[in-house]
Amino acid sequence: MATKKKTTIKDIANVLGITPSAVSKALSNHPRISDKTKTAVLQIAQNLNYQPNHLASALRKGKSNLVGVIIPKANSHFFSSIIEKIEEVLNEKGYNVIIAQSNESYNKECKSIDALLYTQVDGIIASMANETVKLDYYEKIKSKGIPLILFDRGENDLNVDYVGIDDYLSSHLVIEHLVEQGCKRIAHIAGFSHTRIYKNRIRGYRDALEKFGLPIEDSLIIESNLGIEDGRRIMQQLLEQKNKPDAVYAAGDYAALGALQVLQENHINVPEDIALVGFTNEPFTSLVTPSITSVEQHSEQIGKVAAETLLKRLDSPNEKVSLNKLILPAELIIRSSSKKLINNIL
Amino acid sequence: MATKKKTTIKDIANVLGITPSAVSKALSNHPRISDKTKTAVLQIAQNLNYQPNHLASALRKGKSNLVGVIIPKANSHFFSSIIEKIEEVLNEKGYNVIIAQSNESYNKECKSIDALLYTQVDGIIASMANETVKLDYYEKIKSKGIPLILFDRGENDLNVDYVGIDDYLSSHLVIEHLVEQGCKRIAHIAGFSHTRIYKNRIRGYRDALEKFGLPIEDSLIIESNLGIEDGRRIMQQLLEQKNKPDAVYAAGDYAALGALQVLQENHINVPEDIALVGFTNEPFTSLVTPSITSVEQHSEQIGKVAAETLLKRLDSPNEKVSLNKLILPAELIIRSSSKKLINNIL
DNA sequence: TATTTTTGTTCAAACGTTGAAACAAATATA
DNA sequence: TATATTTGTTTCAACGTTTGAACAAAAATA
Repeated sequence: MATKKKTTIKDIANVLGITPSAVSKALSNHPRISDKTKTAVLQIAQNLNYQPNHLASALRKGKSNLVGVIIPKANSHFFSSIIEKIEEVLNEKGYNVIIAQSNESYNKECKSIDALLYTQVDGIIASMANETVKLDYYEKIKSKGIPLILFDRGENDLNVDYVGIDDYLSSHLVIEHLVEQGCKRIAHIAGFSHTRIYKNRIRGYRDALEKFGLPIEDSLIIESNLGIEDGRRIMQQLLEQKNKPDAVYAAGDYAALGALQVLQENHINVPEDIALVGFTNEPFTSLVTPSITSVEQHSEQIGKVAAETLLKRLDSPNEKVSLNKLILPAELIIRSSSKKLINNIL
Repeated sequence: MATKKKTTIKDIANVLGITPSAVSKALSNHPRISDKTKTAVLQIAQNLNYQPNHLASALRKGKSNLVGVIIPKANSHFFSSIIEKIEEVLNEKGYNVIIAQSNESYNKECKSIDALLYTQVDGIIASMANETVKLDYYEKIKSKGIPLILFDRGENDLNVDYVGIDDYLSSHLVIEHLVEQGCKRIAHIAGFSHTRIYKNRIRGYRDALEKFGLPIEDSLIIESNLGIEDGRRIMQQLLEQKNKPDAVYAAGDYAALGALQVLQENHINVPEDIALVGFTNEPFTSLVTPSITSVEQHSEQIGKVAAETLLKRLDSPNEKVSLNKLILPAELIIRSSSKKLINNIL
């Protein structure tokens, strides 16, 4: 009972009086091995409760069949469903997934990368921490020749495959919808513009306003980290302006929620007085009252494409496939917080 | 640029004109190696950008320094913060963490266990899927002599270490609080009683009612999977009863949220007409209006203790330490949904 | 100075699996 | 019947690291 010796390929070989090599080949269904031997090996393997030693085969084959996934925070529907999908696609192909959380910290992200490299992962799929500006550790991955796929939060300069949504177009969808509702003064609670995705949302917001002939006022665009507190603070700020907005487009759902709280505390009707739109379609947006209109990023789709792109790279490591920048369409989910009655009557 | 050969211990040895074995010993700070050699090795290792091959050392040492963590769903604050803490504690000791999601499915759980065993993890920390009744795969882990720690959702019969909160006592805290608010007819939206933790919450609820001399009515205890839809359905059911409850204690926050929605739709004042308490203290409980009273399970604490318990098992694998059933205290976080004004006036 | 101990290193085998090459036996082709 | 091909297996080295044993040289003890 004390020290259970694990059964190895050698044990099976001994039982059958054949060579370990023959057993190995039988297990991997090598064409040159007779069916008789194969079934015998399988039988004994089962009897002895044989489990292949991944470490040994990985070492020998120079391939671990492990893929690392780095995310800022598992604690969000967006990321957890992406992971779920990545796992699904990769497991299918015999890969196992190691998940590492950066907790939005550059330091933790570097540590995670080192840990994954140490574990000899065959590839890495990552979404960068908000904090990350230096790309040295990502360069390190590249320099080791390990395939790297970025999603959602990715830097252009890195020159690696990227999967994300069309943030620019998403802003257009939002503004178009708000304009249809009759809104004329649309504020934007923005993310920090040093991050590409937030920069694109801002750009989309500005261009869409211009397209619809609405004025662009800098006082209506305020950057933040998009947390709930930021949403509250900025909404208060907006309400203090002499010329209040009649709609607020937040680049994140938590910021939108904070804004909603402030609006309700001030007895401002949503959407009648001020319409509200968020971004990411976190589950709570449909749970609060009024439910919040938001942008669905089709996370499963992002996860699927990211995983498939990685598989492609793993299958043909030397092939000089041109870089993939995969930009998926997002979808506006219209809910109570922006659906004015006027619209229902029409 | 094409195929970067990784530097091995052998390369370092060649440069210095010594043996790979000496290099290995130098790197692991073996006492018999001279300081001169050690610094030289470290220097060259750095120059050549040497990264130890985890696979090889794991194979040789029979230890992977990998720990598997199985959770039902990363998409919840409770589990994601537990993981964060587990990672923190284990990384400290040189372990890396592989996370697997069961998505509450028994099948996926089995697959995850196989994947982890295949990867040769040194230990496993797990919280079981709701669906899981058969324990064969967990027995498999035990039979391989791999340390197993369960947390939150664990079965008693398995005879392994367990970390969780005192569900029985938690129900007492809830009922005590509601009684203090003057509630006399307290309903319980329960989890399925085949799961130990929900059974204990039900038991605690009954015993507490008895303790305070309140009647126990079976029509007020309804089991469910605690999703938001279940919360809605059951709340509706409760409202249809001739003798309505004046408080509802849900064994999960999502069920509580569903209940809250129905109460608001029926213009029933919370907490004045019916007080409401949830369980798990998901972040949204403080975000909705009114904010929902809930039970905080101190997830970081659970994660910390689970990780530390595993470390103990890993350090002394043969030691026949008695089983640890660690039951941590929970805390009632009182919010608007149950704080009647009467209390504030006093 | 002779002997023991310590110090620093090398040797060789091992961890479990794999795959190219070698080989013998069986079968097919000439 | 002689030769070529196919089939099923074994041999052997390798993947990169670790470790106990062996060994020589240096230092300490007698």
